[in-house]
Amino acid sequence: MRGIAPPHIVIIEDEPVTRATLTSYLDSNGYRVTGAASAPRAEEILARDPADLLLIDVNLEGKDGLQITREQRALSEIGIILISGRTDDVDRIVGLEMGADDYVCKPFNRRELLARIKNILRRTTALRHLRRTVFRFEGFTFDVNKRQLTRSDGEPVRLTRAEYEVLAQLLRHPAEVQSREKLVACVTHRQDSPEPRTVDVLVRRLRKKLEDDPGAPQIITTSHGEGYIFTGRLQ
Amino acid sequence: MRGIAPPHIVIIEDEPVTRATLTSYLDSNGYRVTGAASAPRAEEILARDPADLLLIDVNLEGKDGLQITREQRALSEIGIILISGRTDDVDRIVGLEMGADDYVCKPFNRRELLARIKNILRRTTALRHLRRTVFRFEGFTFDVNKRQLTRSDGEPVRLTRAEYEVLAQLLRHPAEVQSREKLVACVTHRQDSPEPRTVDVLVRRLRKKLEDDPGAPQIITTSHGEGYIFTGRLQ
DNA sequence: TCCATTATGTTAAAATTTGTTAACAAGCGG
DNA sequence: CCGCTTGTTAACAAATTTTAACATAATGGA
Repeated sequence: MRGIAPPHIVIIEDEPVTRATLTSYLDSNGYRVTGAASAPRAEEILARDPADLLLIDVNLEGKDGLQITREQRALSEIGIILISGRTDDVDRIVGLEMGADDYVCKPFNRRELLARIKNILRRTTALRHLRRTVFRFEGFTFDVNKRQLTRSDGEPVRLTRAEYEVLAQLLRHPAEVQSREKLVACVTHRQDSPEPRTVDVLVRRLRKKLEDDPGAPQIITTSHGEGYIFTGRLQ
Repeated sequence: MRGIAPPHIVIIEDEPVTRATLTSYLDSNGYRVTGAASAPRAEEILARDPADLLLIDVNLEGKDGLQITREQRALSEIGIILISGRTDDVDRIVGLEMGADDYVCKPFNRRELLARIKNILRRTTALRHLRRTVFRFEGFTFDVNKRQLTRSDGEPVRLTRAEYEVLAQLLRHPAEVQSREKLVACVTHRQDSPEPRTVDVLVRRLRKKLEDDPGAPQIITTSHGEGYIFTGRLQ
């Protein structure tokens, strides 16, 4: 178990053997993989459990890979890799122009596919941060759902609810200034929001728990006149 | 019409004909293209004029394409496509694992390359930090995302937010005069922008932290009557 | 319920950052 | 060399953040 939520990959492939092979290979490389035999089945899965990347066979029965690509691309910036049995230039170009991030032809090298997947996921991390529930940074693991912060030596760090909210908001928008107003809004869900200055105190308390030297913070940085920023190394 | 400056693509290819062909093709497709015959030449160009995407021939004399890929990927999330005359699986995998977004083999279809370029640019422009985020100069390393300046001996140099903004703006436009008005605009978060003279003070404070002899500045130079310029040796 | 404990919010003094000013130095054209 | 303009520097004022101390609210157990 890795402690952080692995990216979710959905494979849309009607050929059972290829699907199973790919699934187990990617699974053994630490991804969470879901197989789908058809477009409708994939749509069900995506509705319940959004994916970070789609691996789509071009030649599917019914709604084909290109159509899925066009539809999904219209919906989101999800990563898409098309897989095809044909090596025709025109097919490839059409797929890429449809918005697929990549197009690989069978037979393909699994390690190459893995490298391509990694590169695309690196590009889509900004999107993933919003949905992410587990963050690893600077010797800590933060689980948003469990509301738990753990040091890498396994020692749990107790955070109050308000501290959790602030840290979660900062982590979901790394290297981006979060204003006090935005952060208070996260902390309180009440009508009468507290003084924005309250955030200063919460940040101070967080720094005491996170930073080596709270006087010279590295992880939560102040942007004078603007707010606070997460500047730790994420993941 | 897009109304924004076209993406900048730098081609690193020592074969003049290929370079010229690619340059004119991409140019005619609306990109701003700069050709470089070697890695050192490319680095000069990138220092003056940051690119959105690199097209790199793998088999260059001197520093080869893989090395350039590794170095550039350490500096930024710039898009990188490798071009190779060989179709060897292992070469391709190594390139992709080095962080190249794509790897195309000659002879390639120009329209396919164009589609791939478009897809990568879509990804990189979606990311905020599409451009360079780490600058090395004159014994310092400046990480824009972490908002940290470090001396080469590892000693951190504390910058205030305003100093950080000024340095970032100067570094993003090296060897180019930045007017006080432009620099104030970077610094201020208020409605009423401060006196342009404020920049002088900020520059002075930066020089104190950066220059060997702040009285005879080498890194941030004054352009009399115009503004300030970054004149340090980048990277 | 009441009490003890913890969490949240407020405030004010101290410290830091930012902005202004003015005296002085340096650059530039005649 | 003079006089004007522009840049440098230091000192200071204003704004903002940090820090600590404390008040109030919420929570959980007896």
